[in-house]
Amino acid sequence: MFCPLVWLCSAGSLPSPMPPIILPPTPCAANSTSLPAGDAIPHRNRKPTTRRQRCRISVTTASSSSALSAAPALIANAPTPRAFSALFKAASSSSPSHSLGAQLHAQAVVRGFLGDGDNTILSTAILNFYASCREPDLARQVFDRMARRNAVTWNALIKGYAQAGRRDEALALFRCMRRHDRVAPDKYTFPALLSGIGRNRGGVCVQELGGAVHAQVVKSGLDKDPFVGASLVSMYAATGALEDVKAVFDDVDTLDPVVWSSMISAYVNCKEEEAALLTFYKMLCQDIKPRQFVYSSLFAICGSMSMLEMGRQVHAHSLKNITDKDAAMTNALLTMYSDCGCIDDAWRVFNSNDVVDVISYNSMILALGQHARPKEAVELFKRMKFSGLIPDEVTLLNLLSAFNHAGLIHEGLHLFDSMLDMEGIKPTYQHYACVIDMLARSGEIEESMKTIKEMPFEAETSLWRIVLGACSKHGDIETGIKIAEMLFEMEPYEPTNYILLGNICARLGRWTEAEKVRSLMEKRGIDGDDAFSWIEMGQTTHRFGVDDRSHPISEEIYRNLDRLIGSIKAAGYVPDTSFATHSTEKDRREESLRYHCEKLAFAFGDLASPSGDTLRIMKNLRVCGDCHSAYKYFSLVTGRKIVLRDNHRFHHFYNGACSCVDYW
DNA sequence: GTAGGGTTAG
Repeated sequence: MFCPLVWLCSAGSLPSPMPPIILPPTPCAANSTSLPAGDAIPHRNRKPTTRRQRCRISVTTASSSSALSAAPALIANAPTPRAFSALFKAASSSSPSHSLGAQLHAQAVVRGFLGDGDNTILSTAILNFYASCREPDLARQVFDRMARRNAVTWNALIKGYAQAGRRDEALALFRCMRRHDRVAPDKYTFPALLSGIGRNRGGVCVQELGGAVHAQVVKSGLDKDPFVGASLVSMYAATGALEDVKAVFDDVDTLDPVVWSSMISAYVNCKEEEAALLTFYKMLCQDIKPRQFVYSSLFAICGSMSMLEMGRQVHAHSLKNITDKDAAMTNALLTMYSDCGCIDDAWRVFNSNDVVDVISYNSMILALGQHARPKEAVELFKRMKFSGLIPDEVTLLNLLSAFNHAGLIHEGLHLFDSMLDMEGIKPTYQHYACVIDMLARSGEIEESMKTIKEMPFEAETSLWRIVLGACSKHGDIETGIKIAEMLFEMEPYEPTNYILLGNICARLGRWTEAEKVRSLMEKRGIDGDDAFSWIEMGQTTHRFGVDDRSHPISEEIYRNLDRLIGSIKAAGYVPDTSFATHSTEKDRREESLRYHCEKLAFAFGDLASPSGDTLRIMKNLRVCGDCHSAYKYFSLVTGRKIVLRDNHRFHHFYNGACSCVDYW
């Protein structure tokens, strides 16, 4: 039987070393700061950067850190191993640039700082730099060349592998450190190791492994340490073991803010938003000052639940308590405003942010795409490159998605076709999925099917479902049936597949087939997801279902909705009964559309807020086509702006039109 | 100016 405890304690052999790297003498002048010629320094399998690009990287990265901006002068005037160690530390801290580190590494080699003698501290700093760049194999090359290693060295390498998702190598190193170098695990080792265990959810025995590491923590007498506790909390949260999370939290020194911050994130990960907010209040009651991480988690909650008022309060609270800027917190704040429908506030956060990194740009480009502002997304992408930051695969995915939301097929396909040559980034599965979505959504169903067949990845069911949705939109019943049959085989209990096929039939007026799909669903005991819409009024969020009469002022809401429907009909609105899903007579179909949840939420918001106020409404599913049309007229007859967030994107309605230009 | 803990975009 598998015994993780024995396995962890057993003395394995050190994983086989990489071939040693050759660090040749270079012709570089001693006081120069440019990169020496040749591949002396570990490099990734990436398109080599040009000399011009290398210069640009070092200048811009240096500007983000005062320590780094002083690098050239420091190297020229006081080139000591200590100075280099400090520079590597600075280079590892935020958005580490591989090429900058390689230049520094080259300089250290040129000056003979990595030759004979005691260079453990400098080598560890270099190793840690490569680990921070998510390049554990390069860190390993440095490790293998070191004459002496201590706990800091081992911990840095373990963390490098763990955070790159290479759990088994991190564990192998953990098992070896004591035997190989007589280095015992310390309070830094466990957070390093644990950071990679929960992350790797696909692996076997994650729970047992986590438990085994936890047992080692107890054995080492480190179970009261707040950082070890915080990493245990995160690990258990990543595996969904909320009871274990609580047990660890109760056990550690809870006066330390680190543990509280981890606990709040844990609740967020486990979708226990209310518990997370409650933990925040408890933390404040105990006079523990929140740090940036806590605010990041709280912003994520407010954003995901579209709680704008709460989000504003948390923002104000953070302004009072946090003086030093933090990129992650600011990015979370930006995303919170965007998720609450306030794209202009997101812009303000972005523009006032003086710690902008790649994630800031990625977040803002994503937000602009979701809010149907592709021109601004493109401008921002250009600004990002001009500033010297290198776009990554997420940047291009977000830009592609912005084109997709706006129906800019030509631009999207051009970006997709040129991304490898222009940006040096190979399309991943997600890029393909986005392009296939784009093709299918625009009616190019055949082309999207062809791309699925040709792409170097296996299509997941969610991608087939996207194409099925497009078949529904464009009335391609033959292809729709083929895909649906395949999906019924692959995941017979997924309600969306049945609903999408039923919708295709219903939209084409093929009611008998639509009923067949519905009865098949019933026969198999499958319930579809109920549709809900939410609207926030002051401190309260009001939720509406379809035909929902549970609200305390339900009668008034229905009266207001009937009045509004009368007004919009007079203005030209015609109910689109093709969105009705039952084969009843025309009047009944019209009736079934009238009290959709998003219409009820608007009718309530219109009653409960001063005229002219913007209404922000959230729906858990895709907005219905008839409601989309009704919302355009609502904005016309009431003069209100309406921001509707569905499960896919944002719609901004104003003066009878929607920002999505009816393409969604 | 000598190296190492928890989290955040998609």
